[in-house]
Amino acid sequence: MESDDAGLRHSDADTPERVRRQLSRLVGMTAGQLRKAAGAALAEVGAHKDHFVVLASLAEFGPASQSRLSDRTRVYRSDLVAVLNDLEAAGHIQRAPDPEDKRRNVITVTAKGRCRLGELDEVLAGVNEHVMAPLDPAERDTLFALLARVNAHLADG
Amino acid sequence: MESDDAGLRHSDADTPERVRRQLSRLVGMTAGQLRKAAGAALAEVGAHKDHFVVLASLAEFGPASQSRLSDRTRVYRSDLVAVLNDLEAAGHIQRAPDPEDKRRNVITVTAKGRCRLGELDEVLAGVNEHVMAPLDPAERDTLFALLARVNAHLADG
DNA sequence: GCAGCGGCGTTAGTGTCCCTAACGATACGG
DNA sequence: CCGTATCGTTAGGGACACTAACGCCGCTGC
Repeated sequence: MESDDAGLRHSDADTPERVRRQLSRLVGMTAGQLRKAAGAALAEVGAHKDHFVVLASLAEFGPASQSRLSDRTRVYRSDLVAVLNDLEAAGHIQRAPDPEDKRRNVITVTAKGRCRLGELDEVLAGVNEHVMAPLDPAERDTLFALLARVNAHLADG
Repeated sequence: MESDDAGLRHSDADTPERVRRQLSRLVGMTAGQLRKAAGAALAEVGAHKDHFVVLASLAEFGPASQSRLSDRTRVYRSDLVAVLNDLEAAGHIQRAPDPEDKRRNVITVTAKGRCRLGELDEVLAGVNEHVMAPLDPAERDTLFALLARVNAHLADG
């Protein structure tokens, strides 16, 4: 076994070394696969990533206008409209005009919506479990922590 | 100090916990920022991610047909055409008909192309340095290793 | 009052990736 | 030869991130 650096020899034999060194490549590939996995799992129950994020934000932080929801979820106001249309049609949220400011809508989770959130949460928990299967709990934590640091560092660069 | 798990409390105060737990979210956000950073740096010298990947593959593994190049670089054959058009117009590669099979082209790096590759490599080294600035060498290695394991695991799932 | 600025929800459109479909040309196997 | 498969190429679809503009309303100041 001339395996130098054991676990560090990652992936593809016919990917050039210069390319393999690029963090953006590795993260990008992983992101793509994670997006696919989560997207497919959510699609199976007729949902979308943004549906989950919006429901979670409403459930954890309470009702909000669409604008504030957009800020909290990082779903663009333009895209949020369609998401809320879906959720409203399914009875998961309620869109009511704000009596204090007629420009705004007040978005509220319904009981059905909280139930839906629980469902989506379970689906995604399954995905996470599958995705992080090869990592033990400590490794999962370090992965999160390292990514978070890189992420935070880039967020204010 | 009620700081539980110290370094693990990552990022956004108004992101719901359920969402924060999703690896796909964290990886996705990071991927987006890395893509932006690398894309912008390459754009400043008039290049594209795929230009780099193609040049690197040719330089490391030698000439190839477009089809094999596509396999090696994971750039789709359809998209590869435009990339090779660019590189050929700039004199970085040579597109010659394969005498052994008139369907194929043989793609070869020129000297100018190797020089260009060096330039792009430096640009990206700078990006990597900037991006991974908050991590020490050991942490960078573990980040790569962990991502590679997740990635490899998803690749054959 | 009312005029102007700015935030609200909404519609439409842009650009970039990743990916598929089909086509003419060429190779290859029966 | 005839059918099938592969090559480079063109065109387009679909998801995602993002911008522009519009009509509506609130707010401030004159």
